Amino acid sequence: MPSPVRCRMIRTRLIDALRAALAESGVEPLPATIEIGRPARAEHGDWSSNVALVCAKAASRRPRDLAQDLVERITARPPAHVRRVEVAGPGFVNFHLDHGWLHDVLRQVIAEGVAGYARHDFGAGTAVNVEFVSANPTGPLHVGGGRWAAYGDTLCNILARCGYAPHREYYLNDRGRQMDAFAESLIARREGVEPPDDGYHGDYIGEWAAEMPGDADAGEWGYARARRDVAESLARLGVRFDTWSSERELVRSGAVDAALATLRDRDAAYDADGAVWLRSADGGDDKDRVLVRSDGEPTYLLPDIAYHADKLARGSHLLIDVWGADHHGYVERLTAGFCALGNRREQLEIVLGQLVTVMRGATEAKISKRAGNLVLLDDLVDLVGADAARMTFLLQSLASRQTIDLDVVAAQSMENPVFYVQYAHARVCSLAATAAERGIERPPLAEVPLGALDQARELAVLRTLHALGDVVGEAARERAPHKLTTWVRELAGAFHGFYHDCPVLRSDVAPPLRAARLWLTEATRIGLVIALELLGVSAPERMDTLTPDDAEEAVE
RNA sequence: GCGCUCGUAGCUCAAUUUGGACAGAGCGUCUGACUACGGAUCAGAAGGUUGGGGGUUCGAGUCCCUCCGAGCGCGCCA
Repeated sequence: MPSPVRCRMIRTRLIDALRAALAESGVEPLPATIEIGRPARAEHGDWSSNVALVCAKAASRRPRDLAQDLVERITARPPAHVRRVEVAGPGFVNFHLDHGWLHDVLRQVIAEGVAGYARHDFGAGTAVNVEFVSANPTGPLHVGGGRWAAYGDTLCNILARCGYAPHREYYLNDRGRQMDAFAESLIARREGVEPPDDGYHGDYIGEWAAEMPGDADAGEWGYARARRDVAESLARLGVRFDTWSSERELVRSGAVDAALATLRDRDAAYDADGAVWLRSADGGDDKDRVLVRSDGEPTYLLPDIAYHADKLARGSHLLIDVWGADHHGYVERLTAGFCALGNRREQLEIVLGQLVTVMRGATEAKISKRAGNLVLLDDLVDLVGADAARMTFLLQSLASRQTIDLDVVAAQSMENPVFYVQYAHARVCSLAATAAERGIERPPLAEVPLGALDQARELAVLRTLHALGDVVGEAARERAPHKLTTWVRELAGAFHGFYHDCPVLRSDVAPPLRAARLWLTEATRIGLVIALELLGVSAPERMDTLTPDDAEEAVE
């Protein structure tokens, strides 16, 4: 049985009141959705709606007049917690509430807990395959790969919390010229000569060649070595894949031939100039693209089309590919091939992320494994740790270019926002530990007078906690995990402010207020843990005190 | 040249997809705050014609056009 707190959220109540008022005042048709938001400025109330602005034209009313009408009707029968409703600005309807609605939020957070709060079911069990990283298995993972790893893994966490069934997948391009060049480079280094110009020139090639047994098949040995290396680097960042798919295996199993046959059957492929072409121009691409080269070898495109069909065949209903922006020219041709197989365009979503620029001081480090001068994901994790590394990647929207200057990251590692958030969690735990030491117990929530929570700092924490459900939903729908990062920093900030101004366990705090604040602290813990778990960042119970010496060392 | 993406405070970014009220944080700078719970904290100040211009709208950082600047892409490579 749903709790009364849960089933009637404030937003729903206010929207219902607005809808009723609109109907009474004769607005027709009623808008499909009524928007209500939390204004940035306190004098605009706790909640605000622009319905009067939106409906004015259709209703042939002046926005402020319509708003005034709504206000009067709502004032006649105000929903719970509503103290005052007023017209403001060009025709906003602003609701001023008592603090009770925020105390309801606290009760809801506690009732639903880490497992249940800010959870959605709009994913409706949809199996979604998220493919990310998928770097060629020809070397270790560079720093840029970490961005896709942190993004993809966190997106999956968020999707899962919204009722999707995500599947984490890594695609191995384990055949073709890149693999050949990789093998040739290993052999060259083993024999003490320079790899070919179009081969791989990173330092790791020499190191790996030295490890390689003399009788090993360089291609196979190197492939296994690279896979292991990449998997270990990802594991250090807390990322594990459900499936590592192999291009080679797709060829071997006949899936690639089958895809080609289907494309031919559907007249989406044709022969010309000795090659086989995809009618990608029909699917929105600039021109048709080669599927099978005139030497009989498939290009990258054909196995990739087969691969996407395979992902669907394995049970996924939605495919999300996370690609670097340098591949954007490839989007149309893959989409064309995907649709040419008879799939719906909506089933394939390609998220493009701007590339990471890696700097070492003033000089840019190249990201190409072929060029050498490589900065590895491991290097970053060594430098700042997994939590800070992950947080760094999740700080920004994928659409922004990200510059990681290793010198700056190292020098400022103690200022990484991750510590600000983790410290908030450690403080929560510290309060609980101190309370336990002193034998102070939290009375059952139902017996605690939450009305005692009326300080701006306390209410700010509750307002932030209220937003988590919306943030998780938005992060999932917009494929934007960084929104959660932004939110958790806000919650940590609100809590630090509360902690600073509102003593909890101090002897001069009356027991009822102390109890209310302890519950507020517990609700904060729940919010922090939910967000940190989704972000894949640890929530330590205590953090070692930093001394100036530690800070010095960290810079070294 | 064509296409895609981006341009917000000194720096790094959020808000842009779904138009909403006076554009928010952090870092850096300056000034302050604990002998009670952890100062990895808190408060205040300074800092913006949201790259320029035009348009749509009651309302534009957000939508449209144009110009400027940056990155990337335009292979029978992956």
